[in-house]
Amino acid sequence: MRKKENMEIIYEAALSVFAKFGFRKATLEDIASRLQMTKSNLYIYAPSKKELYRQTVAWALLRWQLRVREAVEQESGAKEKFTVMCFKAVAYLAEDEAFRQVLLHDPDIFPMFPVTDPFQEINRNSVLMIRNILLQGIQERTFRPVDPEKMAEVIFMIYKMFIIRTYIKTEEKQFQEAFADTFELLVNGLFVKSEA
Amino acid sequence: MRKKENMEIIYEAALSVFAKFGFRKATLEDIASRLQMTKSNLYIYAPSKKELYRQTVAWALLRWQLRVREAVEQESGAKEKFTVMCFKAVAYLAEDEAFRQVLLHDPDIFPMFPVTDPFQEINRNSVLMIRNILLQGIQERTFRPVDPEKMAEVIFMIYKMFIIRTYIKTEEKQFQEAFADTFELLVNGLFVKSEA
DNA sequence: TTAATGAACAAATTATCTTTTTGTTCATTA
DNA sequence: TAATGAACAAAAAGATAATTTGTTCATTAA
Repeated sequence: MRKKENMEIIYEAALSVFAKFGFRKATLEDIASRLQMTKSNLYIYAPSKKELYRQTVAWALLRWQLRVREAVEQESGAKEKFTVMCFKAVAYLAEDEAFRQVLLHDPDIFPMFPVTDPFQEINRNSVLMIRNILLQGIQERTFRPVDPEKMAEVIFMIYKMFIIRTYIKTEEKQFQEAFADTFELLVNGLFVKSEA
Repeated sequence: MRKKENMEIIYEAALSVFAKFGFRKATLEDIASRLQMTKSNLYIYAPSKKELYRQTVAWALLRWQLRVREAVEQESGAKEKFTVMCFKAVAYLAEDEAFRQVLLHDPDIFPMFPVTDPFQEINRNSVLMIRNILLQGIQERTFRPVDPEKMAEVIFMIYKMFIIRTYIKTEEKQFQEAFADTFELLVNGLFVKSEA
């Protein structure tokens, strides 16, 4: 097996094992046997169990981010981009069951209140994507002239709140409603617009 | 010491001990000695350590809720009530350091995503207060005609998000800014108002 | 009659040690 | 270069004893 070419296969196997047992209970034996190799051979692909975990999670996070980005880039207007981003990000997790389980086992991966975010670099890119959509919307005059940096942070926080609720709550339906309602509140605001 | 009259003194002492050590490390001995009594005498006031904890926390939660309610009732307009509610609730915790520490030790008291909320009854009243303000605002036509029940839940969730951030984040200043910005976003929305 | 105490007991926590499992290294092989 | 199995170190799980702490209760003080 060529190393670089087949990292995907390794990550896929690792992800399902970590999904099933969580980091602590998952063993290198579990992962190796699923790949029909010995655990010592896993050290060709990662220097330690912890690193294998970190790399696997980073790989899954990036895949998620990519899917959202692809969906956003198919839209042209800022309003549409913002809407697609919000709904696609949430909808994706319903399709990636293994990753959802991993997030459930380890809430520190995508923390509501990051003290030290282990995937800071990846999440920073998500904030940047939001910021760019805000900038476009402000330029288009379809968004109010908010502070793009600050508001990107705040929106990312609210967005995370819903993501986390998605995979903690079991009742999907009730959540879907709440999400649509919150989206509506966020874009239209609570107060009636003062006629200018 | 008369029982009913002096529950406050018991709760105050219990709160500071639980604040210092958390439920697990706090002992009845710690609490009793602070009150200059023996631990066995604490059983006059509460049937178990767990119950004493529960009652103490409920007492502190209600005190917090009361302060916010009092501040809100001094306003007459829905906009003002909503604003005061949001800022008072957050500002209060800066004054109740002991309770803040207890919340820090035990995030389940005021959970971001309650599976089974141990203080459901108390929190339901907070949601009701928000709902009533929404109803008033909609009637006054200063708020858009949102669904009061659903939106009260959503706003309570966002509000909790900030409360939790208040006592987890150490940097107060950075938080204050984010809170004001989020409040602004929430009431005015992201999108420009379509001229009707 | 209510609040408080200290002694006695039960339950939970901590500490210590042993056993087992699992992560990591390395010399060797395909 | 990728893979293996044997060897070793580190961590986890189990078992047991020692200690602390929660709870009960008969008795005393206000």
